[in-house]
Amino acid sequence: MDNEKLANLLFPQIDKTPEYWENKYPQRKLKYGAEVTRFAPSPTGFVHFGALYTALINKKIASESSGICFLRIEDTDKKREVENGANFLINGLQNFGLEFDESPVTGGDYAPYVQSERKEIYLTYAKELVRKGLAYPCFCSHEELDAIRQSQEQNKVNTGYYGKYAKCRNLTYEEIEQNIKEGKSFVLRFKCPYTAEQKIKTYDYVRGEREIPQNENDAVIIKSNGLPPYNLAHVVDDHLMHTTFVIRGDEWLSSLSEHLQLFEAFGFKPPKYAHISPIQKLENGNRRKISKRKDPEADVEYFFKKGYPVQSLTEYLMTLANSNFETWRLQNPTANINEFKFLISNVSPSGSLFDILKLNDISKNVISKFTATDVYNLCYKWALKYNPDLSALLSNNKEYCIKMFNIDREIAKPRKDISHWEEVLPTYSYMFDEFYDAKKIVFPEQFDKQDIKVILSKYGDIFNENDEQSQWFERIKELSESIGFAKEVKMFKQNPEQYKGHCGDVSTIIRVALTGKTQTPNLYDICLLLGKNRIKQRFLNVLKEI
RNA sequence: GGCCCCAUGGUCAAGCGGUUAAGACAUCACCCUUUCACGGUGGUAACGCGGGUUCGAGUCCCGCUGGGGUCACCA
Repeated sequence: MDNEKLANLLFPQIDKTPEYWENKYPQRKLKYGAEVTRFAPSPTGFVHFGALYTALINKKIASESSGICFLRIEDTDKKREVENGANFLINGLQNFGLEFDESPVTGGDYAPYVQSERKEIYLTYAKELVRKGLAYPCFCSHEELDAIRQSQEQNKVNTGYYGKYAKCRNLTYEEIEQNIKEGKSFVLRFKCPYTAEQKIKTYDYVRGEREIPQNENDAVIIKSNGLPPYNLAHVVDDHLMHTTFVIRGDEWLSSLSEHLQLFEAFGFKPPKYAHISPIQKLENGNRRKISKRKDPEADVEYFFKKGYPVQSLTEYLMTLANSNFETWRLQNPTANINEFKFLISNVSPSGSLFDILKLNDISKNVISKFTATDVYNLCYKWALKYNPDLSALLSNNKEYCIKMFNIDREIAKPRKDISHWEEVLPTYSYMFDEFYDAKKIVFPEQFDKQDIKVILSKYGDIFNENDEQSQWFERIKELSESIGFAKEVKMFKQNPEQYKGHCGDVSTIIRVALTGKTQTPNLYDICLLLGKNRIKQRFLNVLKEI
């Protein structure tokens, strides 16, 4: 068989040679040890939480080594593509604060960064493989392929296109020419030189040294639509874009040898590989990969909608990726996350379960370290998109809200009660008259109505906006004493029968009347923010309802 | 089903042949306290099973079990 002749028969339109592309995309000029990594999602219309996880690791590895991390859109499957999917994806990543050194938006020396725009490149290399006698056209229909598979299943042999089942492998030039003249479409297959009995040694950066069986299938490398499937696209792109380190999900583990064979066939140096396990979820006691169809949290939009700050998500993902991150964070509570030294070898080979409780805890810590102004700005930005009620409150009462967010904040042990912005309105609603309704105030049953009336009618006058907190509380104590409540909790505990209650109970009554809640941040600060007039007004309204 | 990957408390996980088997989240109790939260102290809770190797195994080897992945002209 004249391979040159066959190559021209199959790909007459391709006049470039691999050398052309090699020259166009020369070696990167990076310092020794710099890693080139990439995030290569397909544009399915949303950003997957698990994808974000791998993206984060890729970015971290690149930046840690002063390397490059680029974004490549893998859209060779035209059937699965969603309209505007790429833009959606890029926006989503941007919302997450993930910026890439090179991408379809920013461009770069190795453009295009969208696979469907690299068709000519793939075909050049495909043609080259034909020239080398390492690829051949296959004219089998889906029906024929199905039939082969079925017979293989019946005979309990490995399924696939290999050995004697590879019907088109030994077609003569004349047969091929005849098929093409008849207008039959074909796919290009790799002529696999191995059998599964043969093994290959590889090193995986999260799993260590391994020996895996060779792929034995004549894999499709150019589909009938003229685009390559993942395998050839991966090999050609990561070669030409000079990727040094491929970090991807472990679902690729089983096709690794196929990829390695392709690198070998082209004479390319393969990149280093790390296969990471997916984030999982519990279902009926079993773990499974988090999936778009079943799990709302598979789409990062879920977290944005709830109002988790990007930083919280990043920190959570980082604790999953590198277990020593959490220890580092404990020791360096205020350090920038970029200062953390990430080690790919510390990524666990077993998949971890997604835990929203842990996310919440991390997020509470993150938010507690924000300034009140940061909280205001971030929360407002979120509310603008997801919660009109809150955004109106925030924009109409900016100074007031910042003071409100500052309650119990700039102290040694700041309050940690907000894990995501969705919680802001429910926790602070009473600070706004629009959301405060005297009719809905319910006092705990243990309190006597008469006592409540007395306290509410007196307290409005006792409250003094110029008091320090200690003075403020002293007045509450005095009031307690004057109406038969214990001035000190201890006094009450010693002789409970002598008192109606204690100063804490009086505080509680004030708190409930003012906020509708038995649990709030520091009541003194709340009173101060509300101001004397509003306190009096609220008490007046509550008194009417008792 | 074939092939591959994984396996320490409820969860994330340290551990690299000798440890009282860390730590974090969750949970419980107590302390602090005008409520709640924060914080503090302490508690409950783990090496899937069975064989080896070894003076000694969570750690190494082999089975088994369980879970996951993959077997496409999808990535």
